[in-house]
Amino acid sequence: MSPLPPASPEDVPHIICTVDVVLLTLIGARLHVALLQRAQAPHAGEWALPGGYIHAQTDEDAAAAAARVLADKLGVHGVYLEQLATFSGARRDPRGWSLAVAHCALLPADAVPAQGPAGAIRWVDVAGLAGTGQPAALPFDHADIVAAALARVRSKSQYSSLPVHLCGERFTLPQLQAVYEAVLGEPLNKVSFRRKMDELAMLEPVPGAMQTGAANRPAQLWRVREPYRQRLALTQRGL
Amino acid sequence: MSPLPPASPEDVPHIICTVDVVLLTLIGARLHVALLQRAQAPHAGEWALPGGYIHAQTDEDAAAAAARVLADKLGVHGVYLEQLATFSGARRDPRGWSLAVAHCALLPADAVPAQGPAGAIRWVDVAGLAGTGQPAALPFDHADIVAAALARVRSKSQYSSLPVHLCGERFTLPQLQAVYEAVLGEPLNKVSFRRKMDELAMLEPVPGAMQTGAANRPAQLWRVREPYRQRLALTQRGL
DNA sequence: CTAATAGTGTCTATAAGACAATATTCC
DNA sequence: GGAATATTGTCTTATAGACACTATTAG
Repeated sequence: MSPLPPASPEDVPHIICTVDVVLLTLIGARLHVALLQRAQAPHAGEWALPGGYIHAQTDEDAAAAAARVLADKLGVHGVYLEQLATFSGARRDPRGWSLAVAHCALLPADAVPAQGPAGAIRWVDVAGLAGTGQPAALPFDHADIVAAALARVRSKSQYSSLPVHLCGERFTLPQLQAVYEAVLGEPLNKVSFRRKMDELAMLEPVPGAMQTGAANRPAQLWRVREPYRQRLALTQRGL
Repeated sequence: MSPLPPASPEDVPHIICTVDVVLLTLIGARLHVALLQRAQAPHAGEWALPGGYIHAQTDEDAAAAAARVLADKLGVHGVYLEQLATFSGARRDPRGWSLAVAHCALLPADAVPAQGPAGAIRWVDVAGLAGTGQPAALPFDHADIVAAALARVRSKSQYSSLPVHLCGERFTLPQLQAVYEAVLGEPLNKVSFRRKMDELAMLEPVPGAMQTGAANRPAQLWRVREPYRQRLALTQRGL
């Protein structure tokens, strides 16, 4: 913090403080991001990441502001949410020097809403969205933010339980493996995957609950053990 | 971003936007963090992380503000600098709702200044500083910020070339291994360490340069290859 | 019975660590 | 030569992946 506070509030050029949320889910084994149509300029009418000003009167902190955006604009509650990075500078927003604390959120695939309190939600496949110079490019630096979220999710999925937050409360191990494979973009060895899930000691079988109905052996249903509902389980050496 | 811009600037409670820097270096094989004595309230006279307001007029972005703080308050230029996380909320600073984009910087051990442009620099061993309720506790939430920096550096050191930024331009492999061991807090296997450094392909021997003078076989001096001066080299499986 | 997928056993390949031999220097 | 540390070779152990076998269901 500076040794010299500003002489008066007018001396301090206004910094626009916002949060942006990259809400990701799996649709058809591919990661999709939630976009909302902007109601106001700049970029009115364009599809962009949900976000909003930080409300210093009511928001406990930036994470609470992001949770409020998720609830108020997307109708999404209680999902996994983590801070991603802060994007700032004079040129990213035409309104002036701005700062966005970007967050990343994961939504179970079986709970994807098409309509939120703030209008329709468009779910866009992240493939070809986070690169540069796309046909359907995102406004502001939102493509960079989505790219950072993707990198974070893929990186953390290599050594943690992060992808369980893309599953519902109960899931089979083949389903969970498919989620990991979708996020990582590569097939995984079944035996190694199960060994790792066993080592993580993060899952417990739901007693007596099996997924049946298909023309094959039923699969055991699993759920996340209580200590790992909020925090992640980590492996030492990946996978 | 919100669909409804504020009716007037006065409607927006002021958010104090700052950057804080956790500048780390190795002193006697232990990580130390640079602290400055605060000249102004709050916490005037206490030793705290160097930081300052973001200058929207002149700072390109938050990273530039952090680099400016490093230069102006510590006299440190050109070191490795990365964004850590953003700490925000109403209660972390008595002046009001504040937001600090924390950064982490690494300084070569052979270039530790004791005096900066803003006065003396105190280098404090991070052991017992980042926990809770220390005798020499840091003001604001700076203990949390230091803890986050430590966690980041230790985590990244497990699978990247990050610690080379704690070394000078030239170093021997035994020196580099000692740096890794100091950061990670555990001894490493010499053969494995050298295999990994070889795989990373990030170092090159300085032709003909050996570290001599000791009563033993001279050690080859190495430097970081050009492509890795700014970005990190990453391993797949750690170490 | 057949097809289909779940779950497991086991062998092989690869990576990490232990140990020790050799290489060079200063004294 | 002797002490000290750098560097390298090689064996052992641990981990990851390939492959195939058994289990269980619907039809």
